[in-house]
Amino acid sequence: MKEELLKIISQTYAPLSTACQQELLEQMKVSSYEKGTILVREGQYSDKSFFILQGCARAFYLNDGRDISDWFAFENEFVSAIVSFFTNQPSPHYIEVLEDAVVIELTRTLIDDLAGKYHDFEHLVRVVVTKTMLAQRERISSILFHTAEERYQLLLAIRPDIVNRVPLMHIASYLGITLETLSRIRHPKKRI
Amino acid sequence: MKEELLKIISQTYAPLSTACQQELLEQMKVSSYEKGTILVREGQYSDKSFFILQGCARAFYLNDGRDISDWFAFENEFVSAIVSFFTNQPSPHYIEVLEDAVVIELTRTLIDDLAGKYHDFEHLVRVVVTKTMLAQRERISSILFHTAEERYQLLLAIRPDIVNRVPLMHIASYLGITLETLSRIRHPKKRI
DNA sequence: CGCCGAGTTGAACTGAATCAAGAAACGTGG
DNA sequence: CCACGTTTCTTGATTCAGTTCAACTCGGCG
Repeated sequence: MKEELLKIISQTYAPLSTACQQELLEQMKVSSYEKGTILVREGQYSDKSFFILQGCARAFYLNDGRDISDWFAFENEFVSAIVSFFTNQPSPHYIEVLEDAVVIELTRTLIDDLAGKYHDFEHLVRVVVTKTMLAQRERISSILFHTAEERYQLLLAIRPDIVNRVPLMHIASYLGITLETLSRIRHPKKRI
Repeated sequence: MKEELLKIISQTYAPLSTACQQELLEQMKVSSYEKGTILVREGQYSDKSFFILQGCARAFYLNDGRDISDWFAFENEFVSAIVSFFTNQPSPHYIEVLEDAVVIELTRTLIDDLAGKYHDFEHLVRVVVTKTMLAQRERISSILFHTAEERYQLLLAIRPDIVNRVPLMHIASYLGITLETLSRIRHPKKRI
């Protein structure tokens, strides 16, 4: 299982030296959470990054009562209260477990320690952040250039299983549309 | 001038060791470009990142004839054909010089070399990418949560001088609105 | 069962886009 | 330094994609 994990990290992101792998395995903490668990609440300082081994989770805003999803993480992906984690401010995000999950919890202290100690871990962090940055950019151009329907189809192309794992209301808010609009997209009226 | 530059990089992003500074200064190339110069065109492979010493530039899309700005860079900021630079694909972006500019050009090869050789340069890259990632995230929530007018006011709060340095049409497309809408925001009608 | 959250459907509304026509500002050459 | 063409910006009328509000359906589960 630990070998499996290191293999995935190495393949998906970047390889680590043996010494670094060793220390990572020693220091990291694996936790299990039930569906519905709130890992981070708005206003909290969160210095943790979660790597999903099983299950899925989302980051979302509560913007005057509106629940708006900002990020989904499935197996072998990261999720964190990104603002709080990187800028050490109170989190605007909540993080919620959407399916019973097994996760690795990495604190910022651990990440910074390992990144300071091991050049290849610093590189790994760079790669993870770069991927996240490119995903955000993709989302921006998706919102600016595509209609609600096109965005839904693009999401389906990338993540066909999302509709079976995540309630439609979360998908809608992630796409920047209302649940009603998503419902209409999924059940188009016959043309006149 | 070179000392000045290293001081800015160190203060704005992350400090570099003397050896690394040395090699960076030796390897980097400084260029000047006139207003209107296109540094990168859509479809090109661009492996350069530009650090603006003087002037400003923008990255933009030509999406079926529509010119849509995606990123502005002013003094002491980076701009690159982000997709091509990071994923080695043909660039969807153009890059245009908006004011006569002096820039440092860093190739991906140089950056990867320095990052592989110097742990602190790898860290610097991580910091730059992290800042970019957070800026993208901010832009997403700006688009999702705020009206056209609020987005314009937010941009003004961050970059008051942008209206004097960049044509309104570029600002409008960056905000995800049309030039006409921006004009109306700037010249509100008296209420009835 | 009966309730409750999730999703669907309909009708009216709205912020911003689009289309169209000018006005201002800009710069370039005579 | 002015005339003329080009680019940038403003203003108005109309349209539209998506929201809002509201009522209803479905499916699971205590």
